[in-house]
Amino acid sequence: MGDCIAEMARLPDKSVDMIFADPPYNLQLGGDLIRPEGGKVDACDDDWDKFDSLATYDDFTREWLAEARRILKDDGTIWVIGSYHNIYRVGSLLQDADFWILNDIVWRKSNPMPNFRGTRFTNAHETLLWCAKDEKARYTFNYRAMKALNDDLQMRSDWVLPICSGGERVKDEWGEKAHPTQKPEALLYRILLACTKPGDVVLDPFFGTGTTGAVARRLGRKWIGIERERAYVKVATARIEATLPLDESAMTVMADKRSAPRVAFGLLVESGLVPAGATLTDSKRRWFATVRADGSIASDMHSGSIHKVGAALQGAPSCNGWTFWHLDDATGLTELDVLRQRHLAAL
Amino acid sequence: MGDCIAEMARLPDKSVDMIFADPPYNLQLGGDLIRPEGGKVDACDDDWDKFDSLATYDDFTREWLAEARRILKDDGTIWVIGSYHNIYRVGSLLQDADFWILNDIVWRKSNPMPNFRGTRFTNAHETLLWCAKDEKARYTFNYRAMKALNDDLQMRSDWVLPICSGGERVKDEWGEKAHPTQKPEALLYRILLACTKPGDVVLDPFFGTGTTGAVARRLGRKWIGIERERAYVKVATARIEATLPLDESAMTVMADKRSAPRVAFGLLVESGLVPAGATLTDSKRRWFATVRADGSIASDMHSGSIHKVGAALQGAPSCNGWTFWHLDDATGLTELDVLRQRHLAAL
DNA sequence: CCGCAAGCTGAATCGTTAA
DNA sequence: ATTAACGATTCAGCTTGCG
Repeated sequence: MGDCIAEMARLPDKSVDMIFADPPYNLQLGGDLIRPEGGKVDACDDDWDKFDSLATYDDFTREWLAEARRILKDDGTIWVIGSYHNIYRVGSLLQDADFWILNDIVWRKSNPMPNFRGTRFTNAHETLLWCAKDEKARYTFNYRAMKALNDDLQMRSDWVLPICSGGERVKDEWGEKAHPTQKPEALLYRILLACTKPGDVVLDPFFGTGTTGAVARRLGRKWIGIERERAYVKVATARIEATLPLDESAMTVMADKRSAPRVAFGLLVESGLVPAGATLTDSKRRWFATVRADGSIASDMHSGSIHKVGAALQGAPSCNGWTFWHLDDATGLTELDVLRQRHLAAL
Repeated sequence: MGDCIAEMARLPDKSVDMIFADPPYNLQLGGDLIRPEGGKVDACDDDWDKFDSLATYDDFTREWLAEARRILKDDGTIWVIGSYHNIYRVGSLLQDADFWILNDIVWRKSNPMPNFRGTRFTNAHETLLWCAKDEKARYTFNYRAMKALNDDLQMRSDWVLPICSGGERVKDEWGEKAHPTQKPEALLYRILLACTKPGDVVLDPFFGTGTTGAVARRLGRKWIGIERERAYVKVATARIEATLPLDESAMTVMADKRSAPRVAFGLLVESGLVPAGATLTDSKRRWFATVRADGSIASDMHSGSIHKVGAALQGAPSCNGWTFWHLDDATGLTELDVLRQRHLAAL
């Protein structure tokens, strides 16, 4: 327990094999954000995430990165996670400190919080940077393990994982979430499995509820956690003590949740498979509609998605636009569902 | 044709609505990369991608960003695409230049080049930054069009798109790919559809084979392209001339409700669409109110505008009375918003 | 005990106009 | 420059409660 820079300063040079760091993001949130149904978003407004300026944040980052670099073995690697608020500062400062970026990894959240006001794209991912100490370092990368984890295909730089919720979310003594930004164990599982060997020492300078420690213990890695807040240290300690070493059944929980890719009709328009301006009709040419640039369609009376317009024209409560509508061009009628299959095959 | 900084310097202040920039990535490649079957990877080793040091790259980036900022309208936005080699420099310098990041977007490539050596994760994405000139800017974001393009779900920050290949890839006179890093039209299509209006001026300071110009022309946007290499200018010019604009009906996208003309509820009462004395209720018939002659409504406890009374009854901070209240008559429940649409259509 | 509906929640830089 | 009023806006997954 203590300040991460002061505590790292007490560790010897080149003594840890891997560092995983989840530093403050410096979110710079404004006033309250209200949900459409009236509820308030429980924002991360803790003091530990507040910095006076970008310069202050940069100074803090430079300092802890310098200690991290000193402690890290020459062939060790460092992982840092962040969002667009801070990751560009962190990435630049990592490069300035002569770290060598091996990959940037995108954590694509399967269930992110929506953008309630319709003002931006849903902020649906976070970014992780994986770096060696220099270009020539002989770092650990368990290529085969990653390939096995990904159905015998190379593991890519984008990882789809759900956010940490439900039973995995650590609760405090009042039953509330113990920490505003707890990371999912599946994320740490993949990182530790990819970049460490059993018995390696993993350091997490922003330990929080101890996800890194719990997964390290489960995978037979040694760990060091540094955390400033007494409340977090307390829940982390209890959590890790309750963690059992991995058994085979638990491994399946960690695997990717895979499902058939959903195709939006708009993607066919973007890719040119169904050009904007094209005419759609049903199999008996009773109704017609025109495709618009954004993938919505318009008949003389209605506009909206292929499903909504199909339903409205027929006076039906619902309609599967994929099988109802056909592209009407020089080659004749082609069911949209056939074009969708073609699009999926091309991917 | 010319150097991007020199040419931008000739453009007036605050004169373009949007900037899309695909600057050199400063890839810092080592020796040749050989594929498992023996072929050599055709790497991007052009002179224009080489910089002496990170500091040189930063200086170059600072310079063109300063010109870009000067040229951009106050409510305009800038997009920059990059990979892990350069995007952390660019993101940091954007923030240093007081740009305000709205989103970082991940272009997840459906068909990336594998990692032939098995030494890292497959580098399967690139990153785009979307920024306004400052926090308060009132930028263009066609929320409804993006939602339509994504099957009526909010468009997320991770976009799955194939790389540019096949017939879309521009060839030179010898049949070789004309440019090593041509971007797919689908990427520009989504960006221009999301963040510009028809007739807007889009600037691309690193024009290459003119993808931005081709898509801008197709979507009825004006464009300015700056490119240093004569060979690229030549293929870009031919390509754009061969691109046909969409006609206006195809270019139409789902309208944003915010841009629709305001209708006072009282107008519906005046016109008889909602008769004074009528009963309003919510979709679940939990609350009721009576319409008064002046367009105010009254429940047993509260009276005022449709918004105020809706908020008060629910104990919510605010309420959209148009979607909350329904006219309750012989035909059943009709949402006020539907009656508003009917009123607008009748005008 | 099951099935279904309703409710809650997550690292969020989350509005515009006119008086 | 400040304030009030208008009115636009959500996805996936888990939990709780009721029949």
